[in-house]
Amino acid sequence: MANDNVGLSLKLFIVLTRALQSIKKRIEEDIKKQGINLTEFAVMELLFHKGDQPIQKIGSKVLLSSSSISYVVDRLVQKEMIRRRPCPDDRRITFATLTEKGRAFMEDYFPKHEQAIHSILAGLDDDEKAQVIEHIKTLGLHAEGTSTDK
Amino acid sequence: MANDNVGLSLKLFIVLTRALQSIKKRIEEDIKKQGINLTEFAVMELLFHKGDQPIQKIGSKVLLSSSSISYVVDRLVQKEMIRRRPCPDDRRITFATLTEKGRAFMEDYFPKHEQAIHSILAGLDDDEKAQVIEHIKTLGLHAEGTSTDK
DNA sequence: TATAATTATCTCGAATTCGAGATAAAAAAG
DNA sequence: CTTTTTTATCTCGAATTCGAGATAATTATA
Repeated sequence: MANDNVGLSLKLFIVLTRALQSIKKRIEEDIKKQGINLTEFAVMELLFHKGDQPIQKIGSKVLLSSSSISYVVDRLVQKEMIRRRPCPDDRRITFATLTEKGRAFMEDYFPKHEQAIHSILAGLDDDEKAQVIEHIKTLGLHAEGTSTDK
Repeated sequence: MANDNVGLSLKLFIVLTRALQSIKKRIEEDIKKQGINLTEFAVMELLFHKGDQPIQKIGSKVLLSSSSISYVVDRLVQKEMIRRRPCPDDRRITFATLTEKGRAFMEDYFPKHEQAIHSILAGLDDDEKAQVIEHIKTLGLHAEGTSTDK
């Protein structure tokens, strides 16, 4: 269980970066045909599966800064996919809510999206995917834990 | 060797996206202290290890569009890390070349960079990394091959 | 050789994201 | 009940990347 091959780590980083770039590109191609991008889709998916969310909570879920979410929400509102709904109890909070159009879109498109990802990731079988998921999770958690303060 | 778990594919995509985001963030933190970013570093590393390169070739190696490389090269020239050198044989071509400052920087910093990545990726041992590399390569290649034209 | 096609680089404007700071509201502290 | 702190959202400007198209040089074709 050696762990001293520095070059191997570099290679892993490069391979991950390139593969994910390819994967993302394919997935985004698919979504862009619908007139939205990956970030916008992620926000809509969150609302679709978890119900209305405070804007701030969306940011932490889809890993965007507060300024970026404002922008994404604006775009989705322009596209009439979601709307802002003020929270009656706490006037600091604004909920994002799918419109009818947004819900209809997700009901139609989400399964297709999932299927597209499945095709794009078909290079591995289920067992291999499960294995990679575990390993990558480990990597991610360790990286999270690694601060600059070594 | 089943391969029909659509949800598993979606999960793999999400796990990959998040882990790589964490990893990149850590690595970039480290490099930014040096006053350059990951893209700029990638360009300098290419020149450092492969020698002078036509600007267009840099783009294909570090996966940037031609317009983006022009911009990155500009920044590195401003920082006096590289310079543009016209090709005498083919006047369409401009080489990017490390300056003395750029070379000195890489000689000092590259080993530290490699070591930093190694620390950040220390969540897995060498065998596991090798395994992940193989799997991710497979994924990437398949994704590359997957066009929209199914 | 003139013409067309290709190649390398750059310019410009748009898209996306971020960080810093503003604003407003709610909660905590005194 | 006033003051301070925290929380949620937004505005603004900067950074980074892209695509489309411009320019210029080279190569291939007629």
